[in-house]
Amino acid sequence: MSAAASVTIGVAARRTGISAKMIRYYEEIGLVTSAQRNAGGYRLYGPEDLHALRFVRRARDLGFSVEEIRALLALWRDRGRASAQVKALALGHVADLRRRIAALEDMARTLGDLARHCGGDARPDCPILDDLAGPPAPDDVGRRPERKRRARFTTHG
Amino acid sequence: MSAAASVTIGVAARRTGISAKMIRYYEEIGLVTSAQRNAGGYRLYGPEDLHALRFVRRARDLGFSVEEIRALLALWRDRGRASAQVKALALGHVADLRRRIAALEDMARTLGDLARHCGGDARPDCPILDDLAGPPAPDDVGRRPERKRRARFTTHG
DNA sequence: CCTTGACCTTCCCACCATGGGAAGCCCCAC
DNA sequence: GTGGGGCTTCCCATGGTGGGAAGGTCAAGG
Repeated sequence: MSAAASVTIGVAARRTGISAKMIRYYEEIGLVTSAQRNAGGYRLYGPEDLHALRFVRRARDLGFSVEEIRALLALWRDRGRASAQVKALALGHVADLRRRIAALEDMARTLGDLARHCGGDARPDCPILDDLAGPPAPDDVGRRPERKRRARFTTHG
Repeated sequence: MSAAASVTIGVAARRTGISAKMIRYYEEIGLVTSAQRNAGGYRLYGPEDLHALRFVRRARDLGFSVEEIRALLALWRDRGRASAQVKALALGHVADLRRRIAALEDMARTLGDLARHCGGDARPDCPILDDLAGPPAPDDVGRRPERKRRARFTTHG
């Protein structure tokens, strides 16, 4: 075995692309196993640890949440897992991504449309603001006649 | 003036679709002007306030950050603004949305591809995990011969 | 008039994932 | 043995949002 070479957290950070801060955080929340320590209290990372950290890094790049990664790591370590479980998790995440994409696209489309109708010149007229402002005051701006409107808590006077 | 009808925060929340919590928060961070108070300390919202809150609500629906909304509100209130300013802000935000969409789509596509190649059955083989794990340990897992590798801070032993 | 119950107030805590920074210790090279 | 870079822990902040406790207010009904 020869207890393969270990590196400190800074080196591990550089090698995995995860900041030292985040490595400590992941340890704290139990996402990765606690690193061994040398006599001086420094964390030491062996190849296996780095491998796991890279796994985490890649999973985060794919947008998985920490909790999802926790599950993925468990499946990874479970040599007997059914690939169906992994696939289900992945597809669930894809569905989530698609939902978020759709939401963002709605926004982008709407806003793009509004912008397209906006002069974008020195004049103040702007359909974007008009849209944000909505219908011209559904309340009683534009003072409707006498219709005594009774609202609770009218102010001083 | 007849000091148009004012409502309490709960009513304002229902009418604008912003929770009372958030209305207080927006006031605290100065996004909206501080509400007036009645003798008992209750916040009171008039039509103008509700209008502004709805504006904020709509802007948030379109994905604008609080800071962007702050700018939009300023432009809204500035009767002499140039629509170009509004348009620039909006287009900047659209660009941001597009960037985020692209990032999410990368993830979704990659993950979808991986999932497509995954059996999704009872067997453990899984390209998804394989991808996450990356190339089989760029370090010395799979023990290369003698190549004495010197790493600082080798562990106890 | 007093109670009841809905509503409001402030204050603190939590989330998620990340970064910043301070105070102090460790390690190695010179 | 000293300097300097790396490490440790601890606290704080971000952005928006929600939860909840402790206590005050308000209107209505008996």
